Amino acid sequence: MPQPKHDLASLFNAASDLAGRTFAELAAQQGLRVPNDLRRDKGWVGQLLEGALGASAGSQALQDFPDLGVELKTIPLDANGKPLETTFVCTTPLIDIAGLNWESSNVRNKLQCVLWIPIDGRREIPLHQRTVGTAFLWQPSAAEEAQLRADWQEHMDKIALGQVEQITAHQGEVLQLRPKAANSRVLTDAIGPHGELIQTLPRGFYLKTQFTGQIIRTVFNI
DNA sequence: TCGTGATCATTC
DNA sequence: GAATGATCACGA
Repeated sequence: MPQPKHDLASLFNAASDLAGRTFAELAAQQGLRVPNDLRRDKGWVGQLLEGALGASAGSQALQDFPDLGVELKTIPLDANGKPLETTFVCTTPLIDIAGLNWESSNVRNKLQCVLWIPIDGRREIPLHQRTVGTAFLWQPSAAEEAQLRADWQEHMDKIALGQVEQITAHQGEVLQLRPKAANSRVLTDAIGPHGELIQTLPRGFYLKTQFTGQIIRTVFNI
């Protein structure tokens, strides 16, 4: 285990030092074995980096480094530096949402300061050979936050109106709503069309790849 | 069961 | 090829 990070600079330095390291190296340091692929270990790389940097929040609904107000996100890139996957932000509240607003939302809290760590997502490269990229800190610009806020508000309005089952991943410019569950049979409470309680699939907020791709391009001057 | 870490795999 | 809806693992 690394030293707990007490300030942003040492966290960022530690993350920067991971650039170029292979997943095999980082796994060995933590006594982990590298799976052959990610089919049954989808979160493995994310947890590998959490371990390497001493993230503490576990599965709580908190930022990864609550003391620093920093969220850690790995983002898999292809050979051209484009994101291969959307980025999960947090689960979506579906009930007791009357008083929620953007300022106090979990989405805003998580995205206020993100330590992005690009990783090699190319499936044709054996997992143990893939490497960590150059970490960077990001805070949404005013324009980016406005986009996030507008999408969040639109989704939450539909949920409040009992229209959660009408929301598809096509909606939202930068922030989409998609299932987030063990499988499609999982159910949770939500508001129905007439204000009653219904059972529906749990949802999560995800950043679209176009949005994260733009962040990557800006940071690396591509 | 929920929230965390996400990617898979089929469809578009 | 990109994107959506489905899925996998684990800890509390």
